[in-house]
Amino acid sequence: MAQFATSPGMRDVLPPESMRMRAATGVFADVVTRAGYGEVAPPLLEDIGVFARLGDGTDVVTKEMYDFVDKGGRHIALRPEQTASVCRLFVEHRPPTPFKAWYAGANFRYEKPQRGRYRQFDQFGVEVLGSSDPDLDVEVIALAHDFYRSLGLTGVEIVINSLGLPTDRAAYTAALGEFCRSRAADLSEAGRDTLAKNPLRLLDSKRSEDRAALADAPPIDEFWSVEAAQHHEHVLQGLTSLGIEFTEDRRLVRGLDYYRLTTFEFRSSALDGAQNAVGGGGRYDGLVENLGGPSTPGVGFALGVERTLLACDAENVFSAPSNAADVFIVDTAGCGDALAMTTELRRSGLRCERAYDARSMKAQMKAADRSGARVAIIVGEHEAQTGTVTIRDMSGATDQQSISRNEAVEYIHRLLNP
RNA sequence: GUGGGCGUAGCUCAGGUGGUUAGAGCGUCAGGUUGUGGCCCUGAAGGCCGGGGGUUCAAGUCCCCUCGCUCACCCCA
Repeated sequence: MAQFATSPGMRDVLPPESMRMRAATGVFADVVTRAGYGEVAPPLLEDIGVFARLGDGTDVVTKEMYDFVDKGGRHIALRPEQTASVCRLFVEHRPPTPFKAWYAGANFRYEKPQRGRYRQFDQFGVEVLGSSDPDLDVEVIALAHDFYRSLGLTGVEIVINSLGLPTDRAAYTAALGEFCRSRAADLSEAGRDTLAKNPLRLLDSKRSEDRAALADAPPIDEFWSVEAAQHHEHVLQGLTSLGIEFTEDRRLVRGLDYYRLTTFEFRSSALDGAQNAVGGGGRYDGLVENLGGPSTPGVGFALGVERTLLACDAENVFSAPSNAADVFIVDTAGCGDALAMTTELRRSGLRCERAYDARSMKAQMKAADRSGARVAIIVGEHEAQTGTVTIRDMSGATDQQSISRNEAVEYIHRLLNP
């Protein structure tokens, strides 16, 4: 057993999974770039104050943040998510609005690890700052939808709700709190804690006592203002007009305090268990203002990369891209051709592999087979002496043949790209 | 953070009631084929049996602690 292993909740990513993550990033970048989003890359570390604005009733801020004091005495945190970072970035640089940004990167939360829940995890996300147009709510949901579809996922369902305007949300929270306190005796002990901290969270509790106690809790839509109801209706109609299916869930509240109006979540039906939310987002306000900027509306989402790829596993789609070589150089002559020809072929644009350590021809041929190369170029004593190479079709469909060393690269190109 | 399950070669796993040098398949390496992969055959390397302590003549096996993974709660991506 190794003396050192990854710290809990951290993981190493090796091929082929690493290639798959890179490919997924490429797919996401394509989808959002076509929609006019520009990539932003805020630092992994921010002043802890940036994240304190996410809400002091949330575990993400109160319990799960990795933070430390740096050598200059600044209180620093590893980002638990990127929305706040993008808002800080917006305030600092004041780009023209609407500011449409996308990102891909690591986040950190000190939680008990579980499958699909890591302490360092990657998210893809978009944020749009500076517009309250409900078409943007529809746009970002459609982008996530298109991304999942591009991966080949078919089992991702969209769940949507509205928390109303901040005043609606506050009124509802108060009413819900009152209702829950009247049923406090029926709640679980943990449920009573949740009630004291953040009554809204009780709505999506999975504890059976809490579910029963809340069965006839007042629904949030009774507290929507006219403006909130209209916004919500506009969003639903937009999704419907695009043929995007969704389900409404009045109990979807989501964790972070900054949400208002539209909230949504993406759930994979292929993933069982509690970690089936592969993405989520919504509209938020107050965040930019809280960070010292002007009053600015925002909407966005974040998708969990690891969970999304778990969903791909479950649906058996989006496997890792091939890293098979095009050509493999077998050199038993030790004449330097392995070094020269691999370099030549690579510079010419082909994927070219070779063996090392002067292994036997048999061993090199095995390596050639494993590399997935369609063609092996063999340089042995005979070839080295005659200035030729032997071209072997690894599929065995055609006989191997001898050609001049000087023509080898061009020949291979013609062979592979007829 | 709370509770349940599980930790044996690189991987997937066997190892009744404690009892000699801890096994298999896959993978790796070498050979069978002194210039040729896949299939087949032979062999080899590779194990602080997660770690520590205890019980015992004797512990992979029993007990305690600890670490890790995992599932649920919680949280959320």
